[in-house]
Parts: sequence; C-alpha cells; structure tokens
Amino acid sequence: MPITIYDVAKKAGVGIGTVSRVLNDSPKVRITTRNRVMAAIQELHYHPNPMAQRMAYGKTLAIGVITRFFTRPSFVERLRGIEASVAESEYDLIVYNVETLAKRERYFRTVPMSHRVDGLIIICLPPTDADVERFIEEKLPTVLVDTYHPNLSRVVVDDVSGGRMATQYLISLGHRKIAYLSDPLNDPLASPFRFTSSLYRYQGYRQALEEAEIPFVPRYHQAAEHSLYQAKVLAHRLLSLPDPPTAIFAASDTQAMGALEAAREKGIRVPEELSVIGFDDIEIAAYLRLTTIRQPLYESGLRSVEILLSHLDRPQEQPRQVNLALELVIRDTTAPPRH
Amino acid sequence: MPITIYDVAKKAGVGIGTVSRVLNDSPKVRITTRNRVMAAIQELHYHPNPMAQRMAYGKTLAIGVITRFFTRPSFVERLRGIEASVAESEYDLIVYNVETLAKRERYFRTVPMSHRVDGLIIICLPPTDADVERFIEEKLPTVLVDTYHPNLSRVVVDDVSGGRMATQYLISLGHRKIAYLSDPLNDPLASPFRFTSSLYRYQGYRQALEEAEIPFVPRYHQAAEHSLYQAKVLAHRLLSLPDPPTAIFAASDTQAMGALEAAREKGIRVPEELSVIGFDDIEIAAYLRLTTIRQPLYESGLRSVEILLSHLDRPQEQPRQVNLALELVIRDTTAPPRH
DNA sequence: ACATTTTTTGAAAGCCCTTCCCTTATAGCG
DNA sequence: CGCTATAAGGGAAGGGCTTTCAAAAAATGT
Repeated sequence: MPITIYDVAKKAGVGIGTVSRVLNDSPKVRITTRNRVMAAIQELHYHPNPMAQRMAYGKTLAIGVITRFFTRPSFVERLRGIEASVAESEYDLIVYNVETLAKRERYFRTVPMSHRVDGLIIICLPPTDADVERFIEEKLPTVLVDTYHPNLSRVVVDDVSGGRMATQYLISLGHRKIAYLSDPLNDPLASPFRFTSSLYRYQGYRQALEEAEIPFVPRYHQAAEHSLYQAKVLAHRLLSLPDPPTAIFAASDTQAMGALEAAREKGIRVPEELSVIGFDDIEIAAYLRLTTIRQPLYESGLRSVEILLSHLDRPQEQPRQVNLALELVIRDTTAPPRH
Repeated sequence: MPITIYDVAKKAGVGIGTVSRVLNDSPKVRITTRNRVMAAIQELHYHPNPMAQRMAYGKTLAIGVITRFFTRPSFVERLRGIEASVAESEYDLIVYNVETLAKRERYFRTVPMSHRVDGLIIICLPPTDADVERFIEEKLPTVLVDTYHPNLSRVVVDDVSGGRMATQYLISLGHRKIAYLSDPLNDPLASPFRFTSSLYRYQGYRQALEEAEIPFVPRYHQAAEHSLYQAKVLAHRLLSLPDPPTAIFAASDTQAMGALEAAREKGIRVPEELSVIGFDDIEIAAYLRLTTIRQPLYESGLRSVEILLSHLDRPQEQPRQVNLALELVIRDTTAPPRH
C-alpha cells in the first residue's frame, strides 16, 4: 500500500495540514518542524499522489497539444520546442495526433468537453468558429501555432510577407519567370484540414510580382498534396513547359527538395540554370545548401507555451498575437538567371 | 460551477451511486432508470470529472513515453504508432523527450517515483539495471522498444540478423569490399545514451563477412555521431581510401543518404560504381529508391502499446519479447560491382 | 396472498490531497 | 510577569468520483 500524507504526519508527529504546508513551501511552518517533516518524507520515500493533488487543486496539471506532428519535419520541430518548455513547468504534455478528418473532429470535440487538460496548443489545424466557441465556453485556454483565429491567442509568422520576401529576392537576382510550387490553396474555412500558410505565401508571391510589374502566369503556379514526390512531379511539369520558369519558389523546404530532385533528373543545373528557394529552414535545408526563408520553428513552440502558461495564470487575459520574424537565408540554390 | 454527479442524480431523481453505475455500464441498473439518468446527463451536458475518476479508480489513466523522438525520423514513426494505439484506449499519452543526459536522468528517475503514469514505454534508450529495478519496485509496467533489458517486456528486431541480411545481400551481388558506416559502437551499459542497434548490426556485418571468408578491413568501418552531414564526411573518407569499398552498408537510411550524397559529390555513380544499402526504410527511402532493410517502425509502436495494456490488466504477467521481422527491400542503389 | 429470492437502489465510506478556520504556542512589549 | 499581537499547527471540510453495504423494491415460488 502506498504511503500517504497521513503516514508522514504520524511519523513526524504533526498534523496532515503541516505536512501539506511543507510540501507546498508555505512560510508558516517553523524551520524545526519543517525539518522534522522533511526527515519523515525522506525516510518513508514519500511522494504525494499527483491525482489527489490535481483533484484538490481543481486542475489537471496537463497541457494538450493537437497536431499533425508526423507529416512534416517542421511540426516535429515545433513540438520539440513545446516539449522542452512544458518540461520546465509543472505540467505534463499530452499529445493528440491528427491524421484523419475523423480524428480531428473527435479531438476538437472531446478534448475541451472532457476536461482532461488545463490548456491546449493547436499546431497548424485551423479551428472553425464553432470550435473556438466551444473552447471559450469550456473555458479552455488555447493557443494556436501557425494558424489563426481572431478570438484565440496565436504564434504566427507573416506568411504573406514571407512569400514576398522570397519572390522579391528572386526578382532582385534578375528573375522574371518565377514559379510557385505549393499544396492546394484551399480556403481555410472551407477545409479545416488544410494548411493555411501556402495560401498566404501565394498572396505574397502575387504581391511581389505585381510590385515589380511582372505579369502573373497561371501555369507557373502548380499545387498538389504536400509530399516530396508530388513536388517532384509538379516541378517536372514546370520544367517541361514551353517557356519554363528560371526560378521556383516552393512553399516548403520539403517541396523545394522535390524541385531540386526534378532538376537533377532533367539535368538542369542549380543554381546556374534554375534557382530554387524553399520555406521553413528545416534541418536538412542547411545540409542541402538550400536558399530558404527561415521561420523560427522551435521558438514558436517555446512561445506558445509561454503564452498558454500566462493565460493559465490569468484566465481573464485577452487573446494576443506573437509575430515571429522571418529571415531570408541565402545559400547555394539561387543565382541570377542566365541569358 | 461545473456540473457534478450530484446535479445529475437530483435531476434524474436517483442516488449518485446509480448515476455512477450508469456511467460505468454496470448491468445492475433497470433500463427505465438508466434512460432517466441518460436523459439527465444529456440535458445538463454532464461530463464526469476525469481527475475525480482517476482518484477513485486509483489509476492515472495515462501512459508515458520516453524517447528521443526528434532526432530521427524512425522514432517519430514509432511514436506515430504508439499515439494511434493509445488513442483507441482510455489512456492519455504523455511524452517525455530526452535530448540531454540530464533530462534522461531526470525522467528515468522522476517518472516512476511520481506516479504520474500507469505504464511506460521507452524508445531506444537502454535502461540500466538500477533503472529497471526502480521501475519494478515502483510497480510501473514498462515496455522497451528497440532496446533491451531481460527484466522488461520489449519489442525488438534482430539487428544482428539485419546486419547479416544486408551484408549477405551485398556479398551475393559479388561485393567483397564492403564498408560499414554507423554511429559510434559503444557498449550500451557504458553509455546509456547511445543507440545499441548499430553495434548489433555491426556484429551481423562481421558474421556475414566471416561466413563468406572475407577478411574484415578495419578501415572499412567508419563511425561518427548520427547525422546526415557526418555520414557524408565518413563516406568521403571511405571513398578516398587507396582501395575504396565497392559497397557501403549504412546503419540507418539517414546515413545512407549521406553516403549517396558523398558519392554524388565525388562523381561516383550509384549503383554502377558503388552500392549503398541503408536500414529502417523511412519514408524518404522509397523516394530515393534506396535499397534498405525495412523494420516495421509504426507497427513496433502498436505492439508496444498492446503489450503495455496487457500488463496493465494483469500486473503479475511475466515480461515478454515480441520479435518483429526485418525485410530486405531491393531498390535501385545496389548492383553487382564492376570489374 | 405471503414468504423468499433476487434485483435494484440510496447512502456512506474511501481515495489523498489542499485549504480554511480555529486553537494553541511563541514572541513582543509595557 | 502578564497581556496582547502574531506565528504555527491541528483537524475538519471539500473536491467528484467509485464501490461497498444495507435497505427497498420487484420477482419468483407456493
């Protein structure tokens, strides 16, 4: 049978209240009795039962994270930041991985109702208004990462400006035939399961073209489900056009890798004949010497936990937004076009 | 104020015990009263407080997983299997990510003592005898994945035979100058933070050479910390030897990618001039057309949960071992050597 | 219809903490 | 030294559930 606070109290010759105060670092315990209690705790190898504590506190001491963490290296990196940050707190981290629409529905619905967590972080899955209403009704503090809703705190990057940044850089090198390679650009409200960032990066791409008075060529935008393989197929399509682009802006590093691979297969040299720029700066990008837009993935995890903890302390706090900076990382896959 | 079982009982005109029995599908409730209770639950939007349930059950209804899940795609894949399986159960999944020795120590020590989880899965981090003793003393059912201890249940593959399989295949193609590229082969007992699999695969490699009466060339074994970049460096070293190998067996697909990259940089054609075989069959391997030894990563996660749940049901159960099968996947990076 | 089982139900005890309220011990001060 | 102000500690209440136990209700048998 496990050792309880009563055993400790008896051994130390004090009341259970005193033991609890020692455990919770209450100042109103004389140093001598504190020592006595500490000794008893040591001797009995006592550890408070966390379930009883949670019950008494009225908190679960757990934070949930809903993510599609396996589909992209960038999610994993974010999750890494979250775990690191949560580990420093008194909270446990419970993960919910979404791979199907059914699971999305289930988690979005049951996690708030069931009161299993004190707070929630959602990575990259845009919640509907109804979802958000439920979170708020259930008083479940929620922070979004890499997705957006006006009524919830969020950690974001400015994907529009990231898209511009990438495109402007290519333009500054002298490119005018610039393709954009991404996953399908669905309206986030219509398809709650899709990434929203590709759409915004696309908007930035369009803006940059417009500013430079370069006409947009619809065929230069190719989209398909996010994968290395699909990206390679799309890049092949782009490079086989009668008037192929001289530069490809890929909505993610993974897709940029597909573009590089396609170029290699076609014997097109990078960056001499084709420039490729990615997005994210995942670990492998440095290795591939890929020019890309870096977003602070790990840090986004840290910051989201920071915000969430602050909401947990002050439940009345207003939703807030943290903008993380994007950075152009120039490596070896971009160069001026040949003539 | 949240709705409790008392509210439901009052509304339904029954005692709380009856409500509880309805919640727990006890057979000893008349159908008519059950319906009455159900109606009240619906009407009040009642959800039982999980902390109170855990308290009463004397269980945490949580499973912990300790892993280094971010360093390798193969861990993530295992974790995916674990999450999928846990999601089907009544348990929550709490993740503990280990990136430093300090964190390893902390988790291995505190997780069992603190009684935060009912069961534990450990991926790829070999526990010491002292660790295991602690798990058993604290009655914490534990399952190891891709690591071993005689006193704990585990899900493993036969890495020795995997190493042989890879090497024998290269030999069967006609290779005799076969290199092994891996991370450092530490004694698992001496360095609890290292992977053990590389060592066993090495043993398999040596066995296969011996069986084919091919003398082992020490310089053909190169080891460094696990990373794409390091692997590339090692491969360069191998390929610059006066008598370079005609085939490289890499201890992981990631490392095989490094070898492929090195070959590309040196202008050595694969598989014509150099064969490369990897290990794991991670997602990207299919894309790269990499010959490799497939291990069922996702399934290893599923099976580990299965075993753990069974131990949770029957605490007296003996530790058991599940062996998963390895499979040679022949793709396009291996071929007979040229003469 | 009555006695006897069997089923169903209500209520209390228990799970292990925290916290509040009140008593007791200590300290400070005149 | 005695009195008040303050610090320290004991113990009960409370948190929301499960489960046991005993009582009530229904079912069965005669």
